[in-house]
Amino acid sequence: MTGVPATHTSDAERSSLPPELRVLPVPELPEVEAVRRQLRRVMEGARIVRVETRRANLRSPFPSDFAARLEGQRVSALRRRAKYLLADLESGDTLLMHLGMSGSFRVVKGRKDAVQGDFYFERSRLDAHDHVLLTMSSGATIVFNDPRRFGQMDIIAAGALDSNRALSSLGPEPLDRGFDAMTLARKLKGKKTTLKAALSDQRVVAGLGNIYVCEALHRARLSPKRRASTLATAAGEPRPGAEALAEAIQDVLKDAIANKHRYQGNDRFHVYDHEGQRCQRRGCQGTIKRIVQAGRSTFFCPVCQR
DNA sequence: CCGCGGGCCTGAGAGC
DNA sequence: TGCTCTCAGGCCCGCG
Repeated sequence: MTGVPATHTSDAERSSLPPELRVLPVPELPEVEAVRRQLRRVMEGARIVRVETRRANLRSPFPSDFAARLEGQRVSALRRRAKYLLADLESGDTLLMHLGMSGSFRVVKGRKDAVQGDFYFERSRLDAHDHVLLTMSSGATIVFNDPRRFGQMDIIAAGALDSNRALSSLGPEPLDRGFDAMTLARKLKGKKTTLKAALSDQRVVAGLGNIYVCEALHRARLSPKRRASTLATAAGEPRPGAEALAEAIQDVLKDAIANKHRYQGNDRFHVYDHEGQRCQRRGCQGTIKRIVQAGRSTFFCPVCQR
């Protein structure tokens, strides 16, 4: 949440920053979950007192009544679904937020104006990519920064959550109880595409992105080029490999969430961005390869991933 | 319905 | 040094 965009931080500066200020990778489920846990301390139970959008759109335009529907509302809960953050409001509306590729939040503490009694903060601390400001009743201002503007903010009316296009097509949450080999195998049934493409599809499993798909497949020792349906159900049972993959997905995500407070450079990943390096699996002599699938980089070990 | 490829967007890094 | 080009990948849309 306190992530400083890479684009505003030189390597020299970055290495001297405290861990919590270092650059987040592209936000996938673990990063969004980490943001949620931080942000909810400032949002839940607090009222949004003032909203400022500093441009007309991110990936899509803000609703015309964006500020009006947020101001005065108390946030009852901050939830996560896949890579979306959902702030439930007392009005029944839900504020939907997505970090896209380069989005981050930071919290700026306000100071009380002696004369007006209002909270304020130094506007000179804003930069060109600070697009949305949410000032809370505590006096803290939540600043959304997003250089590439692939992020999203929208308001969903009470009762419209289930029919929302983006949300309704999402597949199972991999960290929910009930996500297992059967769940995964059913979703892979009939998929002629590769495991890499299938796992990147938010309708199959929600929340994985390019990095954790690569990591999960490596952990499960499965080739990204393998046909997805080879792990589907047969005779009502998941095929071999589905168990390993379901577990690997959960383990990779849980590890990432648990280690979010630390930054270990490339070592936090075993294959992603490791092209040409030795496979880290114990006893494996393979070398990590990079290939392109569906226009995206895939990293894997051709020796231990089958 | 499915899968693929292109587009959006900016900054980092490569190459000349 | 400074310019131009390519690449990165979230999600969406249109095409076949």
